[in-house]
Amino acid sequence: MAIETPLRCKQCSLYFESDNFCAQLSPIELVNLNRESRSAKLKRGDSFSDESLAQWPVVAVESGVLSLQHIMQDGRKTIAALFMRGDIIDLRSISDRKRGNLIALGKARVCRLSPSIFEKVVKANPDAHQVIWDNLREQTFRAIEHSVDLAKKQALEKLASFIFECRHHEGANDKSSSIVSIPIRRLDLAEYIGMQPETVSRCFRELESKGIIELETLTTIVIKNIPALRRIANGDRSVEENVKLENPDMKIISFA
Amino acid sequence: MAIETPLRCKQCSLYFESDNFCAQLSPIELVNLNRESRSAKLKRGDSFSDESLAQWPVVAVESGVLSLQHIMQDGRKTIAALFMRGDIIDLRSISDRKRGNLIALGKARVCRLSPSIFEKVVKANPDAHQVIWDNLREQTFRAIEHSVDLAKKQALEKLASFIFECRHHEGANDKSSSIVSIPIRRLDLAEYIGMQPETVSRCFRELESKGIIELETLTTIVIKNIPALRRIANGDRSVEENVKLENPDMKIISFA
DNA sequence: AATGTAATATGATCTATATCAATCATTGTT
DNA sequence: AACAATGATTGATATAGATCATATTACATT
Repeated sequence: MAIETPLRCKQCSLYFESDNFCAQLSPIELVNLNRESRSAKLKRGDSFSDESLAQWPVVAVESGVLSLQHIMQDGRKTIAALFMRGDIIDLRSISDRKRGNLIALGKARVCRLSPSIFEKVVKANPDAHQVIWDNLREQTFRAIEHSVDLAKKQALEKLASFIFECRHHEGANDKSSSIVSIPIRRLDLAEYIGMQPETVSRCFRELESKGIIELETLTTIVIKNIPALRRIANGDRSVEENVKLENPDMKIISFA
Repeated sequence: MAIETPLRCKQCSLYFESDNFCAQLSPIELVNLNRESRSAKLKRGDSFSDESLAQWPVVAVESGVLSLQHIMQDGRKTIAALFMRGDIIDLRSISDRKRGNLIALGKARVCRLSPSIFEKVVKANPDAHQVIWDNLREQTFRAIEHSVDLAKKQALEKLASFIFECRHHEGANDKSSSIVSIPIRRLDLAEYIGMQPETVSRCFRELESKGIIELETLTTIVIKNIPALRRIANGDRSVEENVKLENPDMKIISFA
């Protein structure tokens, strides 16, 4: 009798997209992994308890955005990392040093993978190994690049950089795509790029007033001038002046 | 005829410390990897050319400190990550998006590993695989924790946090060790924690004036009050006041 | 040891962004 | 659909840390 791919996996986007982990697995591997795993629907604010993470330290993100949050002793909160579809969060054996709370920033679907079966599959399946390895390195360099944004960039530059990060996450391929959706709330965005929500708001306004972006809705923006936004994100301070000259935001007052 | 561990490896600390990658390898594996690899001595400022990294994208750090630097278009420089002994820097196939320059911050020894042999060994040797996987995850979480420091912490808190990072790197085990060596220059330190060298200097003085640390030399400090430094690093703002009260920095002026 | 150069420290200002205060908009709930 | 409740915006002010200027110290080279 032929081994059937589990129904749950058949319905999961991680199985369909060829560059994801689960798409590399054979039906037998999927059956084994699926049997010992737990999928879950999360809503904003849902967090994984320490006990849950001790038992299920490997989490695959199917959809939505998860975050790793840090709360300082006087209440300041930071979102240290974002995880999106395709990311495999591997929190094994790092519980010793407390590394933060894993919290959903909106509706999300995840699959908590059995660590032992996961490990077995990774060792046996070279393609799966490759995918998981690349994903972890991607996470590393994403974190390092985020550090660059946080270290020396100004508010406007950080926001520009974040917009490209969002753009990269979704369309990924489509070079000319200028519609970007911001998948998280302003407050979370502020906590991620290390500024205050008020400043985030002001920076959105500033980019808009310079004609570089347009705010369609709270979560959807259109980039009107990709090169200019890119230059700001890369920290070319001269641009800001130039753009201002190109688009002087003076209004013609009607005469009596 | 028995296979001899290569001389070069016998003299390398990565081979002696049991938790390092090379210590997991069999003599045969070492011979193969060693034959196709290149070790190098670096001095401060030495950087890996793009061509070098294209051919040798896997670098093992034997001693010293390497950095991943980002230069913005207007000249602002950021040190995005630090790598120290035992770290394996894997820059394979990420040359597409430019990820920064790998530069030594002082005298350092590295071993550039042949990517193909490295890959072969990792797949064949489970112990080596475990070590390299743990190291990569360690790098990821180090970067994420660094983001926490950069995002919301104040100057003094960032410096305190960095001191613990240094302490963790060297002694690692010795809980009570209060002597910490700062392995990089003030300027590099400033670029790593995202502040100006002047501010770094002022913060060292402030910690000293509060009696929390003592500056032995430029590169050696003694922590006089570990819990207080820890609380500052964790962002407990109330501490700063308390310490001030406990150690009023007034000097008794000698009377005539 | 002497000398020149680079790194660090200190003091005086300035500015970007945090903070505070008050509306305005959006979302979820009954 | 109406109502809270939560989130986002806007304006006024305060401040931590950047920047600029200068002095001091450490380090390398002869």
